[in-house]
Amino acid sequence: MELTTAEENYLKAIYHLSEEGKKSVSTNDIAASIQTKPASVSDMLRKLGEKEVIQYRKYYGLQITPLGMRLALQTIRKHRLWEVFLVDKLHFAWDEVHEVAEQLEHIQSTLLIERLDAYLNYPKFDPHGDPIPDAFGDVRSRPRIALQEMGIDQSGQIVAVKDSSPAFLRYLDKVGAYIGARIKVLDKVEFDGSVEILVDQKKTLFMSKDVANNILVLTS
Amino acid sequence: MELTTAEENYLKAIYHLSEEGKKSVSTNDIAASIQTKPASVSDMLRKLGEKEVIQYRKYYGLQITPLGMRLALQTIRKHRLWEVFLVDKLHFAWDEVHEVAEQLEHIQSTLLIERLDAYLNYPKFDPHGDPIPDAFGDVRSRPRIALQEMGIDQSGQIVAVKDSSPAFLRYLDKVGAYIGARIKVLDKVEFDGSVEILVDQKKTLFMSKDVANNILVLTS
DNA sequence: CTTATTTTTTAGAACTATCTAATTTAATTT
DNA sequence: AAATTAAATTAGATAGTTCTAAAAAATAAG
Ligand SMILES: [Mn+2]
Ligand SMILES: [Mn+2]
Ligand SMILES: [Mn+2]
Ligand SMILES: [Mn+2]
Repeated sequence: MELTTAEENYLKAIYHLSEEGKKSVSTNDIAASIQTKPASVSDMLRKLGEKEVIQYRKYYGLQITPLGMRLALQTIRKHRLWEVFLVDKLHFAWDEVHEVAEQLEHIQSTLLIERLDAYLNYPKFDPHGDPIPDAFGDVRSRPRIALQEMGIDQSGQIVAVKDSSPAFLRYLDKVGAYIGARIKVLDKVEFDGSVEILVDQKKTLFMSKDVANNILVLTS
Repeated sequence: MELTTAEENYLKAIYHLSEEGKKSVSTNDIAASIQTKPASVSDMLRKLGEKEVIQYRKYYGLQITPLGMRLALQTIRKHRLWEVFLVDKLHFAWDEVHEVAEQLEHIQSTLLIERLDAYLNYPKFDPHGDPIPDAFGDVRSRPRIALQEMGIDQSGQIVAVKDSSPAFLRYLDKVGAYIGARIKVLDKVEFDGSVEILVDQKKTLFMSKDVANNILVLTS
């Protein structure tokens, strides 16, 4: 059973929204996340239901099936492997890869993706710190929390970003926050939720609640 | 002005047929070369005419415009660079690349193709010996003739293949004919056009007219 | 427990790409 | 030059994706 490019994009969006812990994924959420209209989503949900990658009862909601999960993870695997390729081999900046990977993820060739994986030395994480599912769709995810949720004096390591938009990533580049950086929370401002951190025991950094919410940390 | 994937495929086919020296490219030729029906071709020719990548008068024929030429060469450049990537970096066999490159050539990103070119060290030829146009669409093509057209005792070097089908390429692998091989024509059979050649001054090889017609040689 | 609001779905249209069958035009034969 | 054959185009359908506007269903408010 083959999915079209559009179907793969919808399914991926549904998978991501499901993972965000939301009780259920709404038509409007999907529409917002892939910049389309709710009417188009309703139509696609019916189709995805027929293809049995989701279980769908109209007006009631949906749930990904095991098959849908497997297919979504395959697409995510391809997306993230291509991102690694673009950064590691073609020297793209981490804020330049998403749009291209969005296209490359739809190339159909099992051989290609296996060879790419080997060529990149079986990477476990993409340039944004997100885990790369293996060929069977298994993902080993690390326990990670938003920087915003850390307490004063708590230490950890930046392992991923929640937001992969160029604007956010370039901001992080500018202030010197990067994946792998060791950090410690020096202060938190009650009033606006902003945070002051120490990066690599050298540099202090102030960041808004918004920013701190989009940085994921492995605490130590 | 952007072309769709289908439009790029048609334009590429038209370009290739034009290059084959045919006086003019027929609707049926195009249909045959991209496995589609003449009716679909007529429809697409009208659209390509409107987009001014070809000049088209119905029932009379068509001609690629300079714009169409430029766009076709861009797609061909991408196709061939990806083929080099697949063979050189991902260790695909030369008969395994075409189908995947057929997809990859449609990825839209100028940065990607520039970086890929640099990463591959600005290759001049693809795995089948076909020249890779530069970023401006310039192709430097070598004077080459079909092995079938060589005379007895004439020497040369295999530089390309006309047919890139897996069946043909695997046959060449099997008998030990490869791009770069130095050859000399030992005998030609009048009756059926078959040829006997010496490869790398070591090995003699018999091949049918059909095979000899699809091997391109740079004579010395 | 009605009424209002929000969410979701359907109806109808547009655009792309493709096909089969019918028609039109061009090229060949007699 | 008329008749036949071949090539090319048009007509009409189907399938996929997306949109706007309208309708229906579910949820929230009074
Ligand atoms: Mn995509
Ligand atoms: Mn990523
Ligand atoms: Mn193609
Ligand atoms: Mn090639």
